[in-house]
Amino acid sequence: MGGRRGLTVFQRILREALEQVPYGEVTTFKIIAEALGDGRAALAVRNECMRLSKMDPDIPWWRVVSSKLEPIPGAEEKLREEGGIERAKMGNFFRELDVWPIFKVMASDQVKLSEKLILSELGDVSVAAGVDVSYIDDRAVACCVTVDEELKIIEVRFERFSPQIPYVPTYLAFRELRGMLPVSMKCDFDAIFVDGHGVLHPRGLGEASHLGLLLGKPSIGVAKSKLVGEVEGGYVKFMGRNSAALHRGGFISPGHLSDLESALKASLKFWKEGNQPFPLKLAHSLSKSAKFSD
DNA sequence: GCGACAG
DNA sequence: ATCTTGTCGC
Repeated sequence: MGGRRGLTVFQRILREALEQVPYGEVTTFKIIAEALGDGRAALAVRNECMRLSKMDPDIPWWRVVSSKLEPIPGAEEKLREEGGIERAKMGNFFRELDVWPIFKVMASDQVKLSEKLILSELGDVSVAAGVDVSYIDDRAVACCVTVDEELKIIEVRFERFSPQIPYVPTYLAFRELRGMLPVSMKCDFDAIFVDGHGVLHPRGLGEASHLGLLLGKPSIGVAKSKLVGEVEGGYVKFMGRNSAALHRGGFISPGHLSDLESALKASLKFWKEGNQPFPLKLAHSLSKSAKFSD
């Protein structure tokens, strides 16, 4: 079980927005997401509203509906008491909100940080690390594994944490770095593989790039699916240049202190089987099994 | 109903 | 990512 540990940073910001919706009025997940700085976070806003509805009865979560006027399960009666949402069909009904634009802030941080990336050739890697995160309710565990050139495990570290930001495409790092950064700082390695994109990102700073930058170490992103760009002959082109390479279904993009070719070369060196480099497979399975222990 | 934005 | 039994296949 989880959920009685207080509100996350995002939930507190969301609460501020919800408290601005007066009795008898409603707004939409999309409008709240836009007020927070990114309309594409509407789905996450809805998910978080549903979580809040089970956590704190004092937060007016029932005054938010979808663009199709679908309320949150369990909100029907509350809405009826306040006059019903049918009124929404009569013109300018939705409440505009004024809240801390967290997504706008995170996006500008990414743009600023991306200018610091160094995409130079990565030399030979002797020790490679892999880092991944698994979830259990509102808690998470990050795992970092390092291996030598024979793919023998050197060290394994874990870090438990509470994600403060929900999953929203293009902002993944702000959710997971809270655990990934401290756990990878406990390990020694030449380069680290991250379960996500590197520079193949709308603002040029995927999770792998973000982590590499904060660590000041070479990083490589290996994702299972595409976030942006167009696939063309084994590569993914974005903003006029190849930002990632395809290998066995995985999207490999340089994170920091690496270029595309050396990122691919390092990935191949530590690839054993499956759809990602061995250190990442290890971090993935170990972080999942760590959920069941203390 | 279809298309689709990492985990 | 997570919810999840037995089952198909190397």
